[in-house]
Order: sequence, then structure tokens, then C-alpha cells
Amino acid sequence: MKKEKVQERIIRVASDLFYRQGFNSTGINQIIAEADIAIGSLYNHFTSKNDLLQAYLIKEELEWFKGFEDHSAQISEPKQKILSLVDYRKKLQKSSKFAGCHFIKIIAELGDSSPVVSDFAKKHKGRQKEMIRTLVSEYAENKKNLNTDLITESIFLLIEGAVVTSTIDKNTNSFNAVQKMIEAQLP
Amino acid sequence: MKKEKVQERIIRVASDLFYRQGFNSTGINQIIAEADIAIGSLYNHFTSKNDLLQAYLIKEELEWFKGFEDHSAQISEPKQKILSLVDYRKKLQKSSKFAGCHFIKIIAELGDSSPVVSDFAKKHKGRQKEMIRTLVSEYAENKKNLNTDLITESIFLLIEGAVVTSTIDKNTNSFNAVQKMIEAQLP
DNA sequence: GTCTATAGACGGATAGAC
DNA sequence: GTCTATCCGTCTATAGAC
Repeated sequence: MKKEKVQERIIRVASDLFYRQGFNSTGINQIIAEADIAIGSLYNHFTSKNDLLQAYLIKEELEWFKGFEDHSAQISEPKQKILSLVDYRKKLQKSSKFAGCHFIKIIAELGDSSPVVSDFAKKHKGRQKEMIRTLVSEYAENKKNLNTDLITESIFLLIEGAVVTSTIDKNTNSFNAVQKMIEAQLP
Repeated sequence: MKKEKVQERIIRVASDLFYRQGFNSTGINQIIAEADIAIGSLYNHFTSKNDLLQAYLIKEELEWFKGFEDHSAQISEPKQKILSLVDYRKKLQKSSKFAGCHFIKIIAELGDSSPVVSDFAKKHKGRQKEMIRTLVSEYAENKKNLNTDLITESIFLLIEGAVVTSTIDKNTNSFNAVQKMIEAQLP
């Protein structure tokens, strides 16, 4: 196992705190304390707290897609892969104790105050939706009369709704309805 | 027109700021400046900033249901009333410049740090869902073979997903898919 | 890289005079 | 109700010594 570099440790600790406590509620002092580094060291690697926020978003973006790839590696059939995506989001919610989606959270906290962050979140969600669209299109290839655009959009919205609902309810019930709806829409 | 009392003005200004900027990003000083009152006056009406947060949530809860009542007053047919709910959420998003759902926002910002707030949001979403359930049940009365529980859950999730998606995308496209899905599920 | 010190602004909240 | 002054803490960020 490779030794974790200082910069990586900073990002890991900061990401964890940003996610669990919120960006505004997390101070520089807490980050350096938990990462066990000096403040000078932090500002040697990052120019500002906002710079750390960028690194956080990039890290979560990469991990999200990498995590799904690993989770669904054994599955090739499109419909099963879509159901595996639902299962992936459910798993993420459970392992984070229902902390919610990183990108929905940061947008809720920052609003439009940071165009860079808004843009990043928008593109991230766009990539998620395109991934679903690809899978739905694959599934629809040898079927007929399937409205792939509407199915894509509704699966995407159902999953997003299930994530926010499970964050509020602190359980995974909402994902079950999503799975049933997908079964109904992909006969 | 009745003259707005000081306490009402404080709540109105604070609510607006909490919603647009976020709770943590809104300071007491900004609230008293925009409400044009003295700080002593604020603490005469509210014991703390958290006390103001409670008042904010209660206000938004009441206004949400009152707003929907007004919006759908002319409509009695259940299916049309559900579609009117979608239209209501769309309208709220447009008029707030896509600032999102008050309750999803505050949960995203505070996480589990305030059980009172978490509980309030959970109950609010529960009331929304029960309202949908009532309408779906009414609709299903003289139909057969409709899974009202699943339809209720999926409509609720679709709407929640559409709200967060429209908040990120800054447009109302997502609501169109919801309306089409409802049409499909309520034949 | 480490440490401590500190700037400078702002946070919530309180007290006293009017 | 208004006003000003102030306490005390925390915030991000910088500077200097080792």
C-alpha cells in the first residue's frame, strides 16, 4: 500500500468534513487538526478554502463514476445495469448514514453564489443522465415503441427523488419504489 | 392593508435571506439591517437565531399548503389536481429563480445537527405525500387494478426529483417529464 | 515541511442609556 | 421600541522563526 501523501490526506479529510458538516460549517482549523498538519502546510498545497472545495468536487466526481463501475462490473445486461445503479445509490446512502448527494448538498448550501460550483454540479448530473440514456437506448434497441427520452428522464428523476427522500427519511424505502417503476417501464 | 408588525417583518426578511443565501451564510447584522430594526428589537422578539429558524420553517410550511390551496382552488377532479400540484411546484421554482425546496435546502445545510429541524422537514414531506395519496386514492376509486401505493410513491419521488433537478439546471424541463409520467400512470 | 503569533473581519449575543 | 458600545469567540489568511 502506497503511503498517502500530505495533499491527498488534506483532500480526504476536508472532503469528509465538507460532506458531513457542510462547507460553511467546516473551518480551516478543524481541517488541519484532523489531518494533523500545520496551517502553513495547507496553504502551501491550496491557495484558499475555495481551492479545497474544487478539489473536493473533482474527487467526488471521479469516485462516483469509479464506484459505480466497480459496483456493476459483473453486469452487462442494460436493464440489470440500471437496476444496479439504483442499488449503488442505495448503498452510498446507507454507507454515508443518509448524508445525501454531494452535489445536491453543495448547491443547496451555496446557491448561485459560486458559478464554478453550480456549473460543476450541473455537468455532473448531466453525465449521470447521459449514462442512463445510453443504458436505456441499449435496452430499447431490440424492443419497439419505447420512448427512450421519457424513460431516461423519469428514471433519472425517480433516482434523484429517492436520494433526497432517503436523506430526509433516513431509510431506503424510496429506492424500492424506483426499482418497481423501472421494472414496469422496461418490460 | 394591515400594517406589518415588527415581528412579521423580521420573519419575512430573515426567511428571504435564509432561503436565498442559506442559514449559515446569513448573519444577524444583515437581518437587522435589511429589516431596518435595532438588534435589541430582534432579541426582544426572538431568543436566538435558532428561534428565528423555527419561525422560518413554520412560516414556509403554512405558506406551502396555503399556496397550493389557492393555486388549485378551481380544480376538483383528482387527476387534474395532481397535475396542478406539479404546476404549483414549477411556479414556485420560477418565482424563486430556481432556489429549490426550503426543506431540502435546510436539511442539506444542517444535516443531522438539529433533530428539531430534521424532524420538521420529515413531517412536512410526509404531509405532502399523504396529500398525493389522498388524491390518488380518490382517482382510483372507480378504476380497477391500480396500485395506489406505488403510484403515490412514484409521483412523489418524480416531483421531488424534478424540483432538485430544476434547481441545478435552472429550467423547468424536468416538470414536463413528470406530467407525462402522471398521464401515463393515471389513465 | 514544522511551529506560534496575529492580523482583520465578522459571528451571535448582552448591557445600558434614551 | 431606539441607539451605541462591547464581550468573546471564530473565521480565513498571512508572516516569521525554526
